[in-house]
Amino acid sequence: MGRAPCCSKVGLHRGPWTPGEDTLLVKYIQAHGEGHWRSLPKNAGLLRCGKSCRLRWMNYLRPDIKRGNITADEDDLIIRLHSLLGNRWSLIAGRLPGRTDNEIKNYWNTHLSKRLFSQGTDPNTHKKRPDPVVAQPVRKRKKNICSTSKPKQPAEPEKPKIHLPKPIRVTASVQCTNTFSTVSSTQGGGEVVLHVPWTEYVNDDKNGTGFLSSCNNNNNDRDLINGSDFECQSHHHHHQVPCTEDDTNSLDKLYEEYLQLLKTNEDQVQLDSFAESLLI
DNA sequence: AACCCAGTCAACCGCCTTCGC
DNA sequence: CGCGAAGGCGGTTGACTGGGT
Repeated sequence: MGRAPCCSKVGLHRGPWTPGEDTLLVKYIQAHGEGHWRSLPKNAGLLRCGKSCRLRWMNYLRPDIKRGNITADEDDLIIRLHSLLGNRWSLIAGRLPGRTDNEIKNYWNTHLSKRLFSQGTDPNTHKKRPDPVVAQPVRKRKKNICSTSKPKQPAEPEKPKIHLPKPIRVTASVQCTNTFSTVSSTQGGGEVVLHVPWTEYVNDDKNGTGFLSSCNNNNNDRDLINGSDFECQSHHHHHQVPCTEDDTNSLDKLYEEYLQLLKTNEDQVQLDSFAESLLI
C-alpha cells in the first residue's frame, strides 16, 4: 500500500473551492510566494491540505493562466507533442504558455483523442488504425458529437502500461534559452508545422514571417534533460546537468539533422523515429 | 416538465522522484 | 546510504451542465 493520503486529516475541506478560500490562497501567495505547500494552508488560514492548495493555484488561480479557447494552432501543437512525449502532460503544458497540464489532459481526453480516433488515428500511437471505426449510433447532441463511450469504459482494449524514462527534474533557478523549435515548411499547398527541441520559432500567419524567440519558460520551474528539453543555462549548481559547449554543438547537429529530414524526407515514420531518439 | 445520459472539467488519489537530514 | 517529508505527476472520479427523449 502506498502512503496515506495527505488529505486524510479530518476537518479539512474538500471539494470545490469557495471564492473566500481562493482569496485567502491568492493573497497568501502574493505576499509570501509559492512553495512550502504543506505549511501554506495553516499559515494562510485555510482548512485545506497543501496538495489541494498547490493544485488550485497551479491549475486555476495563477495570474498567467489562459483558460478555454484552445486555438487550432494549440490543437496541432498538443497533438504533435503528444505523439513525441506521450501522456507527459506537464511537459506538453510547458510548451503551451498559460496552459496547465490538467487542462491539456482534460482537453486531450475529451476532444483530441476522440477526434483522432474518429479520423482513423490511434490516439495512443498516432498511427493509422487498420480498421476504421464505423460510426456507432450516438444520441444526438449539438456539441461534441464525437464519442460513444465514457472514458471509464474505453472502446480500445487496455494497452500495457509503458514506463517511459522519466526526465531529470531541475529546480526553479533554471533559465532556459533553448527549448523547442517550431519549424514550418510548405508542402503540397499546406503548411506543415513541426515542433522540435531548441529555440522557439513562432510563425506569424498574418504576414508569413516568423521570428525566433527564446524560451521564456515562465510557467516552468523546471526543465528537462532527457525529455526532449535541454537545460542549457543555470545560475546555481543544483541538481542540474551542466551544459557544455559540446552539448550545444550536439544539439545544433541534431537540429540540423532534423531540418535535413524535413527537407528531404516527408516520411512521418522517419521523423517520428528521429523524434523518439531525442527522448532517449 | 421531467427524466436520462453523455460531455466537461475541477479536484482527488496514489505513486514516484527529489530533497534534506 | 537510508529514511521521511515534500513536491510533482498522471490517472481517475464525480458533480455539474445541458441537449435529447
